[in-house]
Amino acid sequence: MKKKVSLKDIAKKVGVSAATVSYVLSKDKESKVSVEVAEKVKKAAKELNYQPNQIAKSLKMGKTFTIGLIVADISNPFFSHIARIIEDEATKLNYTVIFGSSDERPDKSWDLLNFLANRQVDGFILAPTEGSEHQIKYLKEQSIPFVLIDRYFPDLDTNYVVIDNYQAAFDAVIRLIDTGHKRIGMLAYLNSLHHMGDRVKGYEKAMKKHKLRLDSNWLQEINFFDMELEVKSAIDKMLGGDTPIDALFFATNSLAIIGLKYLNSLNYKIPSDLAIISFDQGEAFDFYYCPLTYIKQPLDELARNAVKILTQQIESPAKATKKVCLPAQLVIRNSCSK
Amino acid sequence: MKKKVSLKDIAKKVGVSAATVSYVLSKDKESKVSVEVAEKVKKAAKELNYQPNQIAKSLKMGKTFTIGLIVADISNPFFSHIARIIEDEATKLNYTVIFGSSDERPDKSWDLLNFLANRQVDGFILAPTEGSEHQIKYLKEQSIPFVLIDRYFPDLDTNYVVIDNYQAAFDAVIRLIDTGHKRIGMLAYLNSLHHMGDRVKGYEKAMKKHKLRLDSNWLQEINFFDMELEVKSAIDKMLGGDTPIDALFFATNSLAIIGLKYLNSLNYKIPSDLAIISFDQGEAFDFYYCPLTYIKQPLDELARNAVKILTQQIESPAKATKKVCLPAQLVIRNSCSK
DNA sequence: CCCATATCTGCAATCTTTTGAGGAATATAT
DNA sequence: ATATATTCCTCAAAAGATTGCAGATATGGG
Repeated sequence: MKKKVSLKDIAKKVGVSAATVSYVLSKDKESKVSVEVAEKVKKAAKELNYQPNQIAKSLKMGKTFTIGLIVADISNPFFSHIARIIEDEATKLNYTVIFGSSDERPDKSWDLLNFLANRQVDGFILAPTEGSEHQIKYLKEQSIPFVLIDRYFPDLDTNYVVIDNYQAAFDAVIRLIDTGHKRIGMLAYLNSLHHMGDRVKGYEKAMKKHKLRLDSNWLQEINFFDMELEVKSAIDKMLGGDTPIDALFFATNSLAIIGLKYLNSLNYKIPSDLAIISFDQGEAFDFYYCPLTYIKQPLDELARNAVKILTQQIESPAKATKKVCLPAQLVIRNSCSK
Repeated sequence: MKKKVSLKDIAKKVGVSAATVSYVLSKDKESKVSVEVAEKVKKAAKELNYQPNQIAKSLKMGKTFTIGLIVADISNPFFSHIARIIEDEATKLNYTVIFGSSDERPDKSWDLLNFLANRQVDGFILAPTEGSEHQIKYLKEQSIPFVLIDRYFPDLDTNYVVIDNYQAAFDAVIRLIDTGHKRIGMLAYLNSLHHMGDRVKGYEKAMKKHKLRLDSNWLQEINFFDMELEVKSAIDKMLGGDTPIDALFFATNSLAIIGLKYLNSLNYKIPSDLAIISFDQGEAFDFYYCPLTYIKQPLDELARNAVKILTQQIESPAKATKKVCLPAQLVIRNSCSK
């Protein structure tokens, strides 16, 4: 790789010290240097196509202008959409984004955290995995700025930006009830993350409010790491037995995609045989023969808030944590109707 | 942010010099230090939870173990899938990935290039935009290692990993012809990028081979920056007139998604009214009421090759450029049948 | 003519890590 | 006892940019 030009090269060319060049090039200090010298320096910098070495600057300043982004999987549209908005917001503020995918595994998440921390990222935006509370505590202890997105730990006092999962799920199930369904199933993940718990609670609350019986087979919780198989057997359970469901609420887009493919293979017709609502948007949902009613998360606002809170935190370490809970929107289409 | 522990802190604690600590912690030099001291250092390092400052290391070594990834849009599933594989491969080799989205605009691409170059990335993996040849030349001049993916410039001698777009398009159109279609339209982007040109050539060649007339309305080239509107009017042209098409070949997934939504709104039935084949895979295509026949690109191999070539280039600057062209696969489903 | 003041520029330390050169102490050979 | 080799560790420079402080020059007033 060709050697890059440094301050020294400019200094040599103009015949001043590297310090002077630095003063000139860090604009606001212009008063310290005579106009003539400043001009010469700027000219030389342009001629040599000087590009400051950010690594050196970072080392000296103790700041890298880099954000570490840790999500479950960057190839999941939900996260890649978020990543894109974070990128745009970060760029506006002169930050770059380094990313990593945890695959919902706390060990990977921990490795990533350390890997990126060693690279001196200024802060993190992360969607924490189940069982990563100690990692979050560690960040707090180290006073490394961070913002949680999508999920959070209610017992931990941290910055976070999430959506109101309870209300969103509640609204969705109410919609299913309002369209005349009574035996409503829900497919969720089997984990202790609070956002998932809220979605389940919203479902249960809506059922209870309308005094609908809740069959034990109707709420099926799936192991994330064996999704394909478990979704199928869960759906079998919901549809079998004495009280088969007449509506199904999917807690995530991944569950919906696998589930709907399976329902297709069973020749179930949506919405006549089964009404459907799912969390999360996606091209796939638009394309389904029966466009899905879904819960649209405000991804833009979520990501924008996260970047704002993080960069503020980085630039002026605040005392109080910021907790943002955004409303989601139920987009009504054909998959649940009277 | 709490001050991190440095070599000096360990040195002070153990009572040796920072240099010694460095020797101990860079394993392979263990022979230079006595076992007792080495043990003490390691113990202290563990106790203090020492994490080496990669920024300082990078500055000294002139190497950051960072790859800059520039794609059109990280939220496009095509690129986010690639990003994920690149991430995994890079992690195995101890590299991190910084990414940026160019939105197909050369000015943004140029900004990103400089931004990341100043951060001393060791090399780039990029999907170049139209009109960015000078940027590629610049990278060559600067001897900054890089690999082009998805697209390349035939006039420039560079590393690249692409697929055989000509053959893929040819195969797709032949399939449409074999299933009894004669008036085949193609929707492509209007740009000078070679990969798009190849797709069009594959289409034309297949038509010519079967001596099919090519109506001037059948090949429609769309301005990327006004996709929504132009796709609609292009489809109108293809379907109107004396010789409406009976099959349509989409050159990218974005075109297909917009196009199919429009066709739905016109109440065209696939495949009876119109047979369809599209480039690129996607959940959406699986979900379409008539599962689409599509050209499956070998994204894994593409990304893996790119990382391998790039890191080899970084670690031992080679003379010869590496050019990889991978075959794509036509996945046949219901959207084109006899 | 000298000192005070203002204006400009350079020195040197600093951030953390790496590494060649060399010093000090011990062990082996003559 | 001296010369040589070996072992173990430290010194100091280097990477590139930043910045407080000091030094240099010039201007003006007394």
